[in-house]
Amino acid sequence: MQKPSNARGTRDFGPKEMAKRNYVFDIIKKHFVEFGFQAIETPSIENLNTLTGKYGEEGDQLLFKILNSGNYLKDISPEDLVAGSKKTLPKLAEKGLRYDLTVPFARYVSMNRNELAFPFRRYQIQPVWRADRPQKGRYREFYQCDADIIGSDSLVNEAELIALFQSIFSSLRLKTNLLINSRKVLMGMVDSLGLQNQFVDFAVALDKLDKVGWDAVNQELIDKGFSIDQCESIKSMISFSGMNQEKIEYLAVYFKNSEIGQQGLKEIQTVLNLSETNGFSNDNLIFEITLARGLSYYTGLIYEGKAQDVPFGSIVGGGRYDDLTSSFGLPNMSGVGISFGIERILDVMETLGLFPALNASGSQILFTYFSAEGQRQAFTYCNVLRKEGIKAEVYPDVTKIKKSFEFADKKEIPFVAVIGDEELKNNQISLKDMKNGDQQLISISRLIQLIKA
RNA sequence: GCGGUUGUAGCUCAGUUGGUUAGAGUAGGCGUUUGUGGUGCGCUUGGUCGUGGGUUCGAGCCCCAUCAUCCGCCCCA
Repeated sequence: MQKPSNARGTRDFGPKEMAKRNYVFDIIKKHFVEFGFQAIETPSIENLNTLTGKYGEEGDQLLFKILNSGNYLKDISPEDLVAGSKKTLPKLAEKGLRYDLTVPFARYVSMNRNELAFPFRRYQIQPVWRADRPQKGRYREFYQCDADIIGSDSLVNEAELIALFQSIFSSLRLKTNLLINSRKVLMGMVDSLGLQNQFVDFAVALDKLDKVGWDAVNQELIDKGFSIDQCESIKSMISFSGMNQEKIEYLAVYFKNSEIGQQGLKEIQTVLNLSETNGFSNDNLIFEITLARGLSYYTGLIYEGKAQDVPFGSIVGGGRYDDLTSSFGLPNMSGVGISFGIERILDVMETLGLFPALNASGSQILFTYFSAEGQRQAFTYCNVLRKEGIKAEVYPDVTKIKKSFEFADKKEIPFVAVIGDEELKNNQISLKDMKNGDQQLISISRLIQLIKA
């Protein structure tokens, strides 16, 4: 017999974990629907050529590939084997597991462009797979939870996603900060120094700021060819602290000659102004000049949500993209999206103890008995209760009564109904409250009243 | 891809400089007035010591390899 185990980097979710996961999923879903987002699902399996080349070289290596069915070696020649796995792979595997929800969404939009009413709001909550090395909070199978508005470049959409963020976390009672910035502001910064072509180097270095500190970022910029003066200017731009409004005014001075920088500030201003009327306090909405968000496809506003009371990383990310679907033959489709890092949100909520008392037990009441007649009566009563919306189950065997009580205790079923000869005679049951041990002899209609109360 | 940590019962872990038949707690089973759980008491099931080699009269312990695990780095959610 082999020792059972989970495949590397994967987990089972038992009833207790599922209760917590569903609690969070349900709240998020509720607000998605409230904001008019429509659910879609896409297959776990995509054609490999849909996926490859979308995530960079490292991403391609992290794709799970699916071996072709049947004799997958039939088209493989000895020359192929010599040429190595990279050349041979397309002949061995034509399909792969989805790596994120964004690329399948882009495929879906471009395939259904004629049916969809734009701007299209969709949400999608599904697992994705990455052949990454598992670590704390990092798995090979995990859920993503995305909402996007595609086919409109209005800044109202950005403000809508901010309101969505606020309503979800206020429902979850999780205190967060939402940092916003714009790629255009960052471009304005390099623009104002005459370094337009160094934007990527700049963004990559700046993204590490809160992790490694200014000195390390400074060093990285100098290594990339930035001058000491330029670094000083950058430092003075990003080290300004103040209210959102003050930051905008401060940067406006630097961006006098940068059209794109000015545009970025204007967009931030517009979104902040709109958000003032979203019905939330928005004290946690912060224009963060140093927010860069790595090397993704974002072109405009970018977001990052963080939990206030926990030191580690971001739990929400997102932003505006202009060109997500062009690789599927649909150019000029601007959209804005937000992605909730479900697994991390669950971690944070667990750390902070934010879950309410969740009833993971299946049944509210267990029926137990001493004879075949009792069993019959229990079965009947059980089905009566279910019609009343009460979750009920019958203990399956005539055994020592003790066993059924231990069973109820272990499953945290709050009530046990005992049906013996005496109860049968009088059309009653003995109802025991497992919390305090109280027991009373009552009728089935009284029992329904009690449990419903 | 790189560096480190740890693999002993279902779970959490002891196990001395290498020395008889590998232990504990917990969980499970049975019993403790046969119609009553959670706490108690008694008995009890359960392990190729991650896997494969090596050293040795003798290996849970030493050496090599390998797999898994967790923690950093890279990257990401």
